[in-house]
Amino acid sequence: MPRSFLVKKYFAKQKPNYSELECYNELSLERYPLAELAPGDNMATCFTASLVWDLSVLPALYLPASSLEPSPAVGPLDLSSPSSLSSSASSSGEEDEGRTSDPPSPEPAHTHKHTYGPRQRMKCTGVKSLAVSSPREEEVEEEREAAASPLATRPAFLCKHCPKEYTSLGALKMHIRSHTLPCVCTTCGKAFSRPWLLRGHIRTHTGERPFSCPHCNRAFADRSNLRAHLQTHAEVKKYQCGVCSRTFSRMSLLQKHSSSGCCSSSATG
DNA sequence: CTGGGGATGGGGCCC
DNA sequence: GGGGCCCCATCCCCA
Repeated sequence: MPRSFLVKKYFAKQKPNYSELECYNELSLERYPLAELAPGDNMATCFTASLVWDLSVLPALYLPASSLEPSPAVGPLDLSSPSSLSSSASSSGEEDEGRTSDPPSPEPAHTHKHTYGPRQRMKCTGVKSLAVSSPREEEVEEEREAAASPLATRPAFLCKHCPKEYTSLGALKMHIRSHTLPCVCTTCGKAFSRPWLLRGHIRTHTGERPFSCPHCNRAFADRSNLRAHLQTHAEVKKYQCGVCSRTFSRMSLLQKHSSSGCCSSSATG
């Protein structure tokens, strides 16, 4: 992921030690090809006219929060982020058509294109606050609300494009951007929800790789990818199989490992 | 098949 | 309240 604007000119001559990456906060946006950033018609516009969200609907959307139930952790291991071990995250892994190379679709996003569709790790389907169509679903909804009682006292701001809901308007607005995709790459037309995503994407065009591995000098355009890469240098990787104790640099590798062999007898998940 | 790189998305925190 | 940035997570593709 591209938080890459942390690009520093000096990266070319000075390898950023990953441990020092935090120091790269001094942005130098001018570093980016302005032509690609399209000062006038892209970034600029996207930040102003992007929110097609109709705030007037908010009052009507004020509903008891029916929380998005957290994915059941299936992690046999002691990972730093156990809550997301859900191997079921791939439940929506097929609908990937909207993921990339989507033409910028000049039309406003409120056309409900849902270009971001593919990776809904966020269990949108679990919330049916807006469309409860059957008695059974009503029951489910009630159960869900009951289960979410701790949150029921908070307001819920619902996205009109999807069933997601938020407890703050700011969070909702941020989410809305994932529908409106206001930031468009002038080079390829790909649209993004946030400017820094766009900047990171632009790196794929410019070839900039400001994040270098201190161990092998390999460079990456994205800090997260560097972080993942650093795992490959670690003797003991971050993700460990609870059955065979084998470690992996990525959770996805561990999941593959678990689902295709080693742990099949005990960790069928 | 496994490991790893590339690219991207979202929520949350901080300023 | 909004934007910037970080961290985490995930999918795709290739060696």
